[in-house]
Amino acid sequence: MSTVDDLAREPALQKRDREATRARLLEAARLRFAREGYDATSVRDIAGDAGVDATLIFRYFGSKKQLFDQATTADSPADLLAGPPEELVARMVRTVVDHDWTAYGGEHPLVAMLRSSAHEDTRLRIREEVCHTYVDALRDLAEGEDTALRAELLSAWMVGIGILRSVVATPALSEARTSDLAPHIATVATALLGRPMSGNTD
Amino acid sequence: MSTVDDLAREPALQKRDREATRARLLEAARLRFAREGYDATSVRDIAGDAGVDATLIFRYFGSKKQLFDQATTADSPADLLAGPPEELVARMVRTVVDHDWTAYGGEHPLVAMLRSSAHEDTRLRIREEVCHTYVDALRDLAEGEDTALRAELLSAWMVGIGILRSVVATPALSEARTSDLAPHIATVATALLGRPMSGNTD
Amino acid sequence: MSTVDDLAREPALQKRDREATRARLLEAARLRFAREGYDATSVRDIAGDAGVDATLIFRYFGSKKQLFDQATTADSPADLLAGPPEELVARMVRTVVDHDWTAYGGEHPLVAMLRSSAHEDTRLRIREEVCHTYVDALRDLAEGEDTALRAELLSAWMVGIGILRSVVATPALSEARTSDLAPHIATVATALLGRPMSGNTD
Amino acid sequence: MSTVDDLAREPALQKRDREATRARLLEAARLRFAREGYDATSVRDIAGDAGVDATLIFRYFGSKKQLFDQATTADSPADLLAGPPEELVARMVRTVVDHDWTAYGGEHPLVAMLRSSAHEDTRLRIREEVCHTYVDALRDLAEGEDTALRAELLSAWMVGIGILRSVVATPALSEARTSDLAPHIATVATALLGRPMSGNTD
DNA sequence: CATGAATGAGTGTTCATTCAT
DNA sequence: TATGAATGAACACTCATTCAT
Repeated sequence: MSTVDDLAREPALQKRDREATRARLLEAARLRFAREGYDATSVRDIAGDAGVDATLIFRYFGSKKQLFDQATTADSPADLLAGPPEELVARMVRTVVDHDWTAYGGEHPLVAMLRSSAHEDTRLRIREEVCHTYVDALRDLAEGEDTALRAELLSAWMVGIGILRSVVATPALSEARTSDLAPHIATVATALLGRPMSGNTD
Repeated sequence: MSTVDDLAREPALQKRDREATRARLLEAARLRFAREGYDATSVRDIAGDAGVDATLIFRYFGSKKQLFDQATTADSPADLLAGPPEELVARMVRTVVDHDWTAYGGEHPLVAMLRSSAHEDTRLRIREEVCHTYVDALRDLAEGEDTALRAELLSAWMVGIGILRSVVATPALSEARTSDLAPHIATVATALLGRPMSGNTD
Repeated sequence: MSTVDDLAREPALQKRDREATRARLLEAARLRFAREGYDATSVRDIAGDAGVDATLIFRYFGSKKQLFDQATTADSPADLLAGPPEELVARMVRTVVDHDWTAYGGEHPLVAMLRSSAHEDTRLRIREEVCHTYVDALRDLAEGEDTALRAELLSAWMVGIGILRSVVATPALSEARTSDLAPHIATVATALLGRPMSGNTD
Repeated sequence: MSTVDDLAREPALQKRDREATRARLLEAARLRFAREGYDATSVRDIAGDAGVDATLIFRYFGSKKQLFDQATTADSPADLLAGPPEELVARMVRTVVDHDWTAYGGEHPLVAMLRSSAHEDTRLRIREEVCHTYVDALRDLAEGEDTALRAELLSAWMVGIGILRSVVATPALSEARTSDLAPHIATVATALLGRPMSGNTD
């Protein structure tokens, strides 16, 4: 039943379709992997959500694992370093509590990836992300001795906040916004970094 | 993975001993579930590690899920409330960084359970454990307003420390012991709870 | 914890216990096999009903199959031949509709066994029972030609009545008693056997 | 059992043909379920007979149970009501004894289903089929009182004939054809329905 | 190129049965 | 002897993935 139309379809349009399908698969994968974790998500689930055939996943991404890797590579976690240094921690917290992560099921991607941390290389990617994006930046800011440890302790706090907000869903933190946390951010960040830090972001 | 040790352990002596078999299954399950999460662990893996037939899991525990529940119910949450109140946070941190959790793959059970948090009722159990053991105890200690939020923020810190230590394995925190953290514990706990807290445990 | 009592227990009493256990197993097996069929019944079900350990089944009967054979060997289907010949069909029908077969789940054993007729030798045992107890007796009574066919047609009727009563559970037949059927028994039996038959049994 | 014939059937031609595969699975299922009953038949048996992979059963039918339901839903109950009313019973008997039921292992589907009557909903389907196809039609024909009971008694006869022919395999009935039974059909049907019935079908 | 039929390894779970104590 | 721990084959069913068309 292939008609002339099919043959005449310009390559540009095909390419656009292909990209659109790829994008929808990525989007569906992001959501599923975030919400249910790697193991509990099947390629058929993802394909179903995207409304396409499951084999396209292998065609476009090679394997479930490769799709996972691409889907969970954050779309760029914003320019945390842009802005006044004394507001860096506040910006990081904002990333966790105020940012719109609906594409990841409402959780910070790092938190969502913890759900798949049974696999060694997911663990590795989390590690790199945490070290690079959080610890390193904070260590550069810290003053005095033990800067590495204190930078990690502050990073731990923010990761913990993300966990309690979404996975554990404790009552007060789930509802809190950056502005509610501002004074405590200022206190803890100042105490751990050894220099005056602000809890607000502008 | 790492089944050799388990298999080699007194193979002849423990035959036809219900309690011993049960215990070995629990032990193997604890380790596997902690390391790889619920979904990535098969009952055959566990039985193999324990050196027994997989059907005994159903005989003794009913189902994989029930085995999981029993294996991840911490054997003893320790008596965190025993001891001076100003050392409570230090005792909690000690639970995370100094306690011997080799039975759970070297991680605090709560952290290990996060790996299985794709399942709603695991999430529920984590929530109850965190709220009951950490948040509630800390809120009773906090002074001033907003005690709930500050108790949760401090709980978040400790959960985050556990995660960075084992899952993310950041260099400084992985090696740290409670004594290394003492001054920072004191500072942050005092700041968040609004009353003087100690970083040491005796 | 074995005491002197155990050692002193007289063999006669042990034997009685053994026989009692055997009897309870047989009883439980009869009911289960009749209600659910051979395949859908597990030896653990039977042992559970009898309140004993499942391994006793193998000890006492050798295998599930042998237990089935013993359990479904009718305890003597009564003396159908005793009584006036013209009431034979009525007595047979009475066996199907009025007899108390609660031990077989309320169904005539033959009907119950049909549920296990997937197995060739069950089919064989049904065949022998039907031919011996029903067809042969009726053929001896029939007059004229074609006695075998007519005896079988009459047997088929009674088997069918049993099926519709219990398996199919059609409304009128399930509630009927021999007395309700008497006139029709007389008519059909007389027609098929070529000699006057009665629908009543005394 | 008897898989050789099936496997040898045009192996090369029907590859990658959804409908053909579906049909072969249905055919194999029909035969297995009829011969051995639901419980004694495994999906691997059926797939093996059909010469395809067992997972296709789930792909095409959803579950073993759904395959069973589809396989045992008679392809066409025939137009029993078409034709002279006085030949209705003869047509019914013809359905049982003369129709080619080789697809169901040589037995009337209803009889074959009795083998799976341990399951409540199979029993339900048998009931509906018997009541709808046989009892209701016969009751409409019966004259006088007690029409329900007499219609059921006649239905019982035909079900019984089917059972004795195939399950019990009594010598005379197994070989009989409708024409052999004609006079007896006429006698019994006339007697039970209270109106003249014929034993022939055209 | 893309659809979807096909696959085989793997899942949790139940089974009848055996064997050690 | 009898209890119950142990077993291994089988079950229905799902998975990621391949390959023919």
